[in-house]
Amino acid sequence: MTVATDQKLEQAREEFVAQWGALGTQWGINRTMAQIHALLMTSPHPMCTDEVMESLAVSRGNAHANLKELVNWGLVRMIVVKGDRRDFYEGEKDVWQIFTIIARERKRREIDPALALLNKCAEETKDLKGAEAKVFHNQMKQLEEFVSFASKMSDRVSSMRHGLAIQLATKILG
Amino acid sequence: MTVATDQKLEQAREEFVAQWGALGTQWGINRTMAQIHALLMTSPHPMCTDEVMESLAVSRGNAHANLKELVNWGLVRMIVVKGDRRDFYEGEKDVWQIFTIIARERKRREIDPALALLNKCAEETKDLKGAEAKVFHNQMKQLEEFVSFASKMSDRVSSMRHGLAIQLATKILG
DNA sequence: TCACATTTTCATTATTTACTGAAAATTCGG
DNA sequence: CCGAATTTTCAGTAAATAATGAAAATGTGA
Repeated sequence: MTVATDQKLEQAREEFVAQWGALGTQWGINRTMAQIHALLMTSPHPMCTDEVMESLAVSRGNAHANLKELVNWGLVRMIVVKGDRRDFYEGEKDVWQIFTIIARERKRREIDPALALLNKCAEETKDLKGAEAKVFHNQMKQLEEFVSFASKMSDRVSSMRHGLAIQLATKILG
Repeated sequence: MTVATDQKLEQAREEFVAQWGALGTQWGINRTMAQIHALLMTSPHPMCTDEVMESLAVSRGNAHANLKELVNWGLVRMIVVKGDRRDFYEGEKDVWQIFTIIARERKRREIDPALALLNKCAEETKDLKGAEAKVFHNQMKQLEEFVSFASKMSDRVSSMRHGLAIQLATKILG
């Protein structure tokens, strides 16, 4: 029975890892990074580089680069096991933490640069006189206002505690 | 003066189009599609394929494919000008519309498949007995719950009228 | 300081994704 | 129907991105 359970669990976990990797692609993060994330998020123990490599059948360089990136994001922590020279890695398991980390990163990469561009374009055209220029400037302002709004929302929600966010969401959905 | 204004406007618009294209890359949509979107979103008139091709210096096939995709998304409408056999294209200009369209598409591509996966993995492990299986199943449930939440929120916000959304947002930010 | 274990880098290769341009299909006035 | 204008497709190519694997660098205990 334990053997059967172990097998089914391993199977489910493998599917999760594989598919989460495929999803990562849609999210603009590469397959290996998403797979490692899935692996560590569902690992009962911290893993070393070789375990990750074997588990996913990827090269050392690939495993290394993506572990590093995940640590950068804050989705994975490096763990030192005393008496062992290898680095171990442990995935963040708290769902709200995972969400806020990803939200922050996406904001940084997707919202902030857009806002900068819209600011610039609105600024450059604010004194122009023609009718077309007015229309263009107005469009930039509208976009800017909206994106700035989104930016603030994102910050606000990301900095909430889990419980508060749930409360808020309940209000919206209710 | 009008000439100077026209030049500055054209310059600002060109920058916007180019940079919006670069941003599109981060958003997971290809450069050309994002550029056409920017172009049409700021065009005072509907444009035909050849105008788009010339404006962005891309091939007919490329312009065609991406215009089609934008029409699919609903970010661009096809316009028939009588007495002219060419198809013209007009970009959606309303910022809230643009947002809801993009939000819906992202939900479809990013949230829905994740939810399906999490459902499946939670289901497959719900009767397993071992301690590790319990932990895994619990993790899937937490993720599922969260993503399902996000999904409902997305639906709810996307289906709001602009005014209502602003009201809500004001409450959150205030 | 040396030998060994481990991490890190990076030039090369593979894979994926986007684009081109020309040919085929379609549409429409005459 | 015919022929010109336009749209659509798609095989081939180019560009961008990701992964490999081996070599170099780093760290460590003896």
